[in-house]
Amino acid sequence: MQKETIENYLKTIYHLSNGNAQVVSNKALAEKLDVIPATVTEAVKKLHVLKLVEYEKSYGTRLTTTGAKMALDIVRRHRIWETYLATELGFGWDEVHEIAEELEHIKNDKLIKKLSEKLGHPHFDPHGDPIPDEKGKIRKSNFIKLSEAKPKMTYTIMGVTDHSPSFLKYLEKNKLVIGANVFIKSIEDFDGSVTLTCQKKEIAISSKAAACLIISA
Amino acid sequence: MQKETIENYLKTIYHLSNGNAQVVSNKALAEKLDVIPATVTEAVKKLHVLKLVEYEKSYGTRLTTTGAKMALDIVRRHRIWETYLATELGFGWDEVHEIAEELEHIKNDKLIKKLSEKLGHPHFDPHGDPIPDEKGKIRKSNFIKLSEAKPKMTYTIMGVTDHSPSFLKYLEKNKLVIGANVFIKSIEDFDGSVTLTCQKKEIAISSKAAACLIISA
DNA sequence: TTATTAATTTTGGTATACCAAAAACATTTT
DNA sequence: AAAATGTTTTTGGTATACCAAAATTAATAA
Repeated sequence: MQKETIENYLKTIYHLSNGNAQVVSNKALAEKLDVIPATVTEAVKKLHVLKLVEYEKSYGTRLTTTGAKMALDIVRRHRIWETYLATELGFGWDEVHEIAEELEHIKNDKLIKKLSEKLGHPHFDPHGDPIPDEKGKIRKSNFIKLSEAKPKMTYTIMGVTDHSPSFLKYLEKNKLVIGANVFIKSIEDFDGSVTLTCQKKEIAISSKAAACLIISA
Repeated sequence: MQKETIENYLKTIYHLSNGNAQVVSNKALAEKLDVIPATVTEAVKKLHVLKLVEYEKSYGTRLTTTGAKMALDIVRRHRIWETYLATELGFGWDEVHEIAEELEHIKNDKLIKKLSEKLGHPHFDPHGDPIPDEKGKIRKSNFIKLSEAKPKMTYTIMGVTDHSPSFLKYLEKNKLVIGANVFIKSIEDFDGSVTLTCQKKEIAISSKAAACLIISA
């Protein structure tokens, strides 16, 4: 099996399993990887032989310790690169993902070490996602979704759960960037839409968008 | 044909053809790419269909205008990354090639533009090799080999033609780095070895090593 | 519980990039 | 010019990652 193929499967299994809490179905994997389920069946069988996943017929797939370690390393590389592209090279947070998707496959510990060093060993990437450390440890946070916020409170934007360029551009346009402070004016019972002030401007946010914004008290 | 495969063939043809001055034999290509000649025959046929090389049976291969443009772009990406790794991240010039070999395959004009900008649009990489500009133009120099130097003259080291880590480490140990000034004391008629002073220390250099060092008056 | 639907796996097949060995073609040497 | 050597191409074959369609197995609804 090719290095890139393995890495894409492990990474996707990791993401779909919620940090390895659940097993992942072939169908879900197939959708994310843009292949048909039959292809996934073949692949996970091979990953099983490589001892990177636990796999039982018609049950589901989950990462082994080794597999999880590899997945975390890929996630680390991806997020370090995203941070680097945004911080050092001035890319917008809607642009970094696509480039990092390619950069993440370059396995060179010294390279990532130097990048991380230069960035001051960050724990979160430009989207607010946590960056695993060299040992795969993830700094966990007490973040909540904007849709779960309490009215009349002030929060700081910490990240997003939707990484589509259209959403990120929408946020940027409204200055809803990482680190921005928002005051929750009200939350509609009717449709869950949130009205808040950010940089002295009042903005109404749909419940769908609010569910994709991560904030911290 | 896969992107990476195409790029590796074009790059190698470019290097072996001396900037497209000569046609390249299958045997030479096979050796550099570490495949057998039969594989090269198949590949160049496909590259021919893609209009990236001119190819006639049992004659040799040369890049088309399109192919050369692509090759130059790959060389540019490679050398920009090498410079970046050495200058911004502090890698040794013996380490950068291997990493750049992977980074070069990421095609993103904006990325390379930003890197080049940050570096002040350099014309030469850490090995002294010229970096093609966005249009593929190469700044040519009046450099000569150390083995062609005149005695009693002072030169500046501009680059190397051998990129093996062992040679580069040898140079670094003797402070024979890019930009260093050397005074040629003598050149032996007998074996072509060069005696020079660099940073007040006298060093004797074999003819073989001298042929791999590029200098400028 | 049986029927229906959904997910998974099996089977047969494709394209790519490679190789080994044989055949064809070029180039040297004698 | 013929023989020997070297290079290139052809031929037949492998492994990978994929797909389409059929067959199996699991989950859900009637």
